[in-house]
Amino acid sequence: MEDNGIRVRYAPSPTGTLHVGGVRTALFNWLFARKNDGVFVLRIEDTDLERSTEESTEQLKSSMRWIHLDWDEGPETNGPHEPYKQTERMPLYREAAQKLVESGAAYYDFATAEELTELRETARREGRTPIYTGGEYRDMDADEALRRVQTGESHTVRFRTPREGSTVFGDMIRGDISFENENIEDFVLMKSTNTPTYNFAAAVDDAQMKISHVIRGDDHISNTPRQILIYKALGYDLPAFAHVPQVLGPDKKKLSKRHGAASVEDFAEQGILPEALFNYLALLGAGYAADEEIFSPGELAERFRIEKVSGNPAVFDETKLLSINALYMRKQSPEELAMLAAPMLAESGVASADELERDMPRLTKIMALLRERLQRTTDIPEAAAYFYGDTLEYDPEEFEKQFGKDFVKENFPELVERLENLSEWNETTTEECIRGLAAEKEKGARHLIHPVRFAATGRTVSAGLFETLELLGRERSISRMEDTVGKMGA
RNA sequence: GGCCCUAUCGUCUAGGGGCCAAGGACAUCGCCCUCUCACGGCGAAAACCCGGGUUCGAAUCCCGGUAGGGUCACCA
Repeated sequence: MEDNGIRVRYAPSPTGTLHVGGVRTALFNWLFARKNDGVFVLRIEDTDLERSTEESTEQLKSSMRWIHLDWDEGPETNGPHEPYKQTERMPLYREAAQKLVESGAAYYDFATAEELTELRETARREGRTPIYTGGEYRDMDADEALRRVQTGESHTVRFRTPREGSTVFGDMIRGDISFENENIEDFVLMKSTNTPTYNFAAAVDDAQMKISHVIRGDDHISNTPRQILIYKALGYDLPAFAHVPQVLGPDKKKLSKRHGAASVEDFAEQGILPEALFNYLALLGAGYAADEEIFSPGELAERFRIEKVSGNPAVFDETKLLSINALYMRKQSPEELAMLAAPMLAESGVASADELERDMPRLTKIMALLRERLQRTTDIPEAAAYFYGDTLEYDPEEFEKQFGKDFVKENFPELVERLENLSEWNETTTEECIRGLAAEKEKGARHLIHPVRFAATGRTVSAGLFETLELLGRERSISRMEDTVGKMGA
């Protein structure tokens, strides 16, 4: 890959499944990288030893792959800035912290957790915003601080935030954002466990991995000035920033499991195709022209412009996702759908694995017929059920509705007989036969079509009747119709 | 509460001073096609948060209010 200096990253912490908000952020990074021939880095932020798990890391990676978000550098693919897991980069953070203490940009703080809580509560009681500025430690003699550290006294490393001035940065989708330094406390860089805090690790990694554009969720806006302060103190050039808005549920609250599906895995389970989720998420707030909506990842990348991303939070609309999913279902080839369907049909007991394997061409034709009517992959077993098995269950009430009419009672048995004697069984011959009889009796064909559908499929809705009959086959169709004739007599 | 972000149809959005009596998509409601469903076609209803400015002219620029969201940890 040619190096043009454009490098972005998605840096999740492996503390759960990949959330839609997260995928969308990853997606924007990916689109930006692809659009600009840049490098997309995946970095695992597992400094929270309590909550990070190996299992989550694996899940994260498989979810990313499922939705076609391939990373150029990161776990497994590796790259020039390995390792890509923060727990394996500890020496780097310690070294950076050391540097900052030596240069005076940071200092050792010996305040205990209890003291800090106390300070915060006092401030709150007095109506002040709790901003910790180091107390006695900020200006403690450096040699003495070092001595106390060497005796093993518990301490953190804090950033010596300037008390005046402001920290400003240009956000690619929001313009300039500025924070008064007096509102930023002396935040912790290294915890007493000698491990870095998020802000410190992220800034150090972004700088060292030469990330040129930091594209992330807007819940990180308030972290940005701190990271900028760290960048500057360490002597690095600043990256560009873009903060993308959150994804909200229908109630305008941050999307979560409460809203049903929230993780990539949930959507996969609910029959959403990865291409559809990808497409929908990319459209959500990305500011693409509104006249078209179905794009491949490549097309999406081609048209992606980070400045066009909307700054306001987007409500996740499951209905629209479904409609896009239905569009993608129709775009799948019957062969692809058949491959997808076979295991589902076997698992749901609609057909035996044996039978399916023996007759994939038939399954393919079935899928071609059903394709337009499917919204999710999970609709397949239910939709295809009547193409398999021999006898059907008929809803008594509906049965009465279909076969209770005199015309049907009088003519249906004859129709079955004629169908049975057809020299050839296909879409055309069955149609001619059924319409022919209706015409003879001077009745609309629908008076026969509906009962036949009900008899052959057990339902009142199906794909076109004649193509359905052809695919059902003569034997299965006739035997089901004869069943109903028998039931009519009873 | 402090700080920060955001504000066009129900939802996602187009719009970046006159081309907007605001366009598209999904959803909704009609009609057409038709063997049912789906697809498709046609049509309807539906929005610039409020108040001040700036300007000959504002959905578009500025300010204030309001509302929603984010964030205030030795979590990320």
